[in-house]
Amino acid sequence: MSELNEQQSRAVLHIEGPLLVLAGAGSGKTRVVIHRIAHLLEIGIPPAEILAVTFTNKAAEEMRNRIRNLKNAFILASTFHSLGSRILRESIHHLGYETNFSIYDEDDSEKLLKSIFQDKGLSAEKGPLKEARSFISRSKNDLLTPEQSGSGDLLSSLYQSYQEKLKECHAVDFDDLLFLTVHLLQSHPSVLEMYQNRWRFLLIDEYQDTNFAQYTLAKLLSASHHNIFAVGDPDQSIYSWRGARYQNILNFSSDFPGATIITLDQNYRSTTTILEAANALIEHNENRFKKHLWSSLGEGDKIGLYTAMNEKQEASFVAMQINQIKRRNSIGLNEMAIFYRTNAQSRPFEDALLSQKIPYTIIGGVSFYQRKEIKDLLAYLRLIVSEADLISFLRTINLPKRGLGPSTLDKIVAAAQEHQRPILSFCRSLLEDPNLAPGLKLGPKAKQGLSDYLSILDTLRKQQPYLSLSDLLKETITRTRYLSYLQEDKETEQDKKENIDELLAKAIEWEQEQESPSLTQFLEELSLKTSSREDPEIPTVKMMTLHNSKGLEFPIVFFVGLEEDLLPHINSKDDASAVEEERRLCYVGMTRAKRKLYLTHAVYRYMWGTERYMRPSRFLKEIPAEYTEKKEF
DNA sequence: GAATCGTCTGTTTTT
DNA sequence: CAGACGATTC
Repeated sequence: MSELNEQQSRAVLHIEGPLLVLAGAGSGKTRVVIHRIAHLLEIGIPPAEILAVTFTNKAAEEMRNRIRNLKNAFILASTFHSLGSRILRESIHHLGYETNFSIYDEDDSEKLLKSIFQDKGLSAEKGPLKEARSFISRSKNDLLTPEQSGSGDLLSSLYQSYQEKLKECHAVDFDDLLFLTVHLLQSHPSVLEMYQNRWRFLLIDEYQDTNFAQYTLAKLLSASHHNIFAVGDPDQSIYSWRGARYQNILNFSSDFPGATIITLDQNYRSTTTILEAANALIEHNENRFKKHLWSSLGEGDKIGLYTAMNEKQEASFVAMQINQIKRRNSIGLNEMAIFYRTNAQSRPFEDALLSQKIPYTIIGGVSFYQRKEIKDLLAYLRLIVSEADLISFLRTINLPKRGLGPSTLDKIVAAAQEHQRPILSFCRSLLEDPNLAPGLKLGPKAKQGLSDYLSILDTLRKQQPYLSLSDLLKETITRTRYLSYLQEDKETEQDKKENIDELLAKAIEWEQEQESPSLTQFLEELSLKTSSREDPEIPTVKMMTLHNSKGLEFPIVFFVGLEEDLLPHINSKDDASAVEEERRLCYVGMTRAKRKLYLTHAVYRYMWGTERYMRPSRFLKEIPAEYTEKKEF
């Protein structure tokens, strides 16, 4: 306790009733949260009654570990989405869904939506498809059912069909993990009561980034006991595009009557220079609650500004600086990070670091689990669990080629739909009774292919109870002849094989960690997990998007690509509030730095295959010159 | 039904 | 530039 300042101690000692901690960047928020949980445990609250909701899986994992190390106790720490899936796995039958539902990612749900467009005879162009996707997503995040989302117009009827089809597939999408959970709890008071009794102390991190569904979920779960402990910072709200409403944090005291509000405004992370520069920047936001963070860590170095000719030079500059800092100041690579606005910007940095032999790790990025070979295999695994998972069926049925092309599949799917049967069991019946669907005749090749396919799945399903997860995966790879399928493309074969090995390693590692590993649980975890694994043995420079940097800190930060149209991003240009969000994003990036911050931009940059002239970001001009110094190569 | 070639088209950010 | 998609041919 002696390490805490007065406001921090007040927050830590808070026990019952609603509390909001307005925690500025670097104000010791994590420390408060951990100590507060520890305190609850000390006064005898059972760990099982504590639920901590964080924004990322990584943060959840960290919180679990710290509590375990500190108090040897296991609390439930998860993201809103994992929490939703946990609740649904247990209670979704109240809504008439199967318990073994699949979780569809963006890719899967887009495919499903596309098939709906085709069913309805609409042209499935990207534009309209995307529009419908985001309409549906937005509606769910705002807790609107298809009926509520619009009166019989096209979009809401697409939403309606989409939702029906998901259910037919025994699947839910990401947004459903929140939407259906809230729906379930609202429509079944006894279920709600069960969870309210289970988790009597609720902690919500990054409260400024909750959307309406998440906010409602938090409210529901705490409605009986009001023990909600929310932490957030409106200046770091950067997810409005996902439906987040930072107003939630401003409305906290009216939402939760009798709420205590504690402000943490002393920064323990950054030098005064970095902090004042960030303060100056964020003060350009009109729509903002005034606050001023201060630091007692001393002035420190000036912020390094570097103007590169192009993105290649920008990357070499950073690589060179990294080597120099490492040599001269003996600072490890783990202490350094590169932040950018878009994932595509990582490319030149990868090249530069590679050529300078600097090991790096990309946090986030194109997820391992989104790679085709991984998704293919996971789709097979899903089908072992689910009879109805249409998207996984379509993904795997002709892979390797089994003589079932688009037109045959269209017919099969339509017939299954007509008969209202899960896709796999329909196919099985179809083979037994060729007259099942008149007008659907399978050629000998297709028939053989389908029968091969089904018997692979049947065998795997029969073996499942006797095999460990990793052996089941191995068996899947063998039986489906997946590796020989990969040989068709010699270019990518090696990479993909390595990825598959990694998946196997992951499965082995996972089943060793779990007490009772189940396939369903494994699949669930993988579909919710985005971050790829890193080797803790080797120190590496971390590269990530600004969004991914939230909640982290590094002694040395290279914040790159500060150019108009990139930051603020071109899509935010005509919208004042969107520009303010970009500014908050910039603020988040800057305030991650503890000792030294570099801001770089390039004059020319290759985009869409052509060289573009880039103007320095307006945000650079908003940082007073007294805090910065120009750097040369 | 499968393979190949060309055309288009697009890029935020993520659970 | 790269990946996705469609048209064309076998």
